[in-house]
Amino acid sequence: MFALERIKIIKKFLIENNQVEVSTLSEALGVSEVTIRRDLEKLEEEGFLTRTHGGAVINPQYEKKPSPMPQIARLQGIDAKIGEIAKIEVQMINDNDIIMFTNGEINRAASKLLKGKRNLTVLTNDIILASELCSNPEVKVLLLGGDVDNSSKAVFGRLAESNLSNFFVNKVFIEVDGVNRNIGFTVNSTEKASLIHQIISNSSTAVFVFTSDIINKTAFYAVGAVSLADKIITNNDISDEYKHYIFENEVQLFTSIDMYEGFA
Amino acid sequence: MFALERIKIIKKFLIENNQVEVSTLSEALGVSEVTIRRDLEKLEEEGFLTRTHGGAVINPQYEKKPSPMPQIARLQGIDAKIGEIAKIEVQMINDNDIIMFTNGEINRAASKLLKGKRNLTVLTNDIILASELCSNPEVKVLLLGGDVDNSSKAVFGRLAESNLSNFFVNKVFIEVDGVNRNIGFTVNSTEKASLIHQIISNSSTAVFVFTSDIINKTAFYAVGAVSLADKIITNNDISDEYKHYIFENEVQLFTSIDMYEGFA
DNA sequence: TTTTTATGTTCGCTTTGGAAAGAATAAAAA
DNA sequence: TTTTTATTCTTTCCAAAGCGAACATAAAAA
Repeated sequence: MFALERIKIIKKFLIENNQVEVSTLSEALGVSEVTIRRDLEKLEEEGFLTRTHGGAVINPQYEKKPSPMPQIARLQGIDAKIGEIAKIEVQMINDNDIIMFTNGEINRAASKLLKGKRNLTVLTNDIILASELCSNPEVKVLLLGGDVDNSSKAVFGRLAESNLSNFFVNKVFIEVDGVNRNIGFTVNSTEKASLIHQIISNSSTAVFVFTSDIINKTAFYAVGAVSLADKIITNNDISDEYKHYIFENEVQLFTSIDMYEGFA
Repeated sequence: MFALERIKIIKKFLIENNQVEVSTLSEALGVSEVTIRRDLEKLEEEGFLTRTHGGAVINPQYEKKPSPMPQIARLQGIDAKIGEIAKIEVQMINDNDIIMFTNGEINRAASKLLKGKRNLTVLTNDIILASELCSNPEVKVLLLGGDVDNSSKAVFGRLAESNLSNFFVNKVFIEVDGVNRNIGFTVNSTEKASLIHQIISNSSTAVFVFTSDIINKTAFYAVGAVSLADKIITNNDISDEYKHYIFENEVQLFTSIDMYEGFA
């Protein structure tokens, strides 16, 4: 393997993941750590990354931006991903189910695709979802009470959690804001993290959903390891590395309609 | 996780939230508090933040400017009568009050006129009201949980009533659908009637509100006699007959801003 | 051949982050 | 107010991980 090729790979990896460990690269590329350090040194001089103890972090100007300017295209892209995931959710839902949706865009999308299902009971902490879904006569909508959060238009807090303890659902669809291999799932508020814990203990199947955009992103509050999930739904462009990670944790992964890749 | 990555996240969080606690960071990032303090120390040297006991505050020059709320008055569309009543409601609300709004158009209008009030706590069963009001930073919004009703976009039922029993409010503004001299107040669902009873027993002052349109109308479910109310707000065109009826029941009547006609 | 370039190995040195204990500070009680 | 209590902060010490420098090796270039 030539040095130049190595450097290319390192760059590509950094653009995807924002950070790497020296040890990882050394193993992956089959060269010694010293060599990797020398590569990183070059890339640092070049201004591509900043070295840290144990590895390196990409410099902001090279980071893959979550959203450049072509905003319409981007929105469509996201909508597509969300729609894809939402459809899989709906496939998992049967007539007469008692399910829960946590707050989030994907779940809102899924709740709009429930026409055709019969006699559902849906529990949620998402105000928007509840107010839209209740027009569906085949769905009985239960909204948790609690403190209303402005940014997410959802309820959280002590009351929400105590409300929740009155119910037990077949399936819960939990939407998270970050996944990575160190911490597992993360969300952007402590109240949400807390609510999710309560939810998991009140449902027989926990389905975690997220778009591939948030892979390797770390939101601020830890929810817990990936093994908390019984199933995971995300869109197709998920790296093999992450697939393995999910399989290792014995979680079923669904990435496309009519097909799932899982350990069993 | 690298130190640099941690610092990035801390910065990002501070830009969003202006302040953090050491304990929060420690938990969220999965490192010890000592480590967090050392990170904060670096950031303080750098001039990014100022440390405090228990955490840190971002320095003003890095603060994210609060996005100018483009909330132009939407009052124009609101029915004149409703606006008139809503304004009187707002006059009754003081800083630091803990109040409740039942679901209804008048209360939604009133909740939009709360700018300028400070430190309110608002309890409601109205989903629309809750989701709009929560953007007001001076108001802590608590939404009751329960069964979501499609036509009113509000929650009712067993859960709502049991939630309610956890709270006691200074004033409640109850919007009813009918008033007449035989039955008193009426509403258009049994769940609403039931909820109102529960509410009255959990508040010190019950203010009933309605437009003059519904005088002499009878909705389907009885709430109870006019004497349930401590105060009534309605618009001006109310007959002398009804005024007397209200006075006889020892209820204060408010029909126009800055003036009320009542027995005491 | 010698020289150059790329990579590996070894060995102290440095950085990192955790534990513990005492000091400082805020909050609560008297 | 003063005193007490509970947090939080600082300091010191330590172990583990990671690092750079120097030297070693090997293949390619001159």
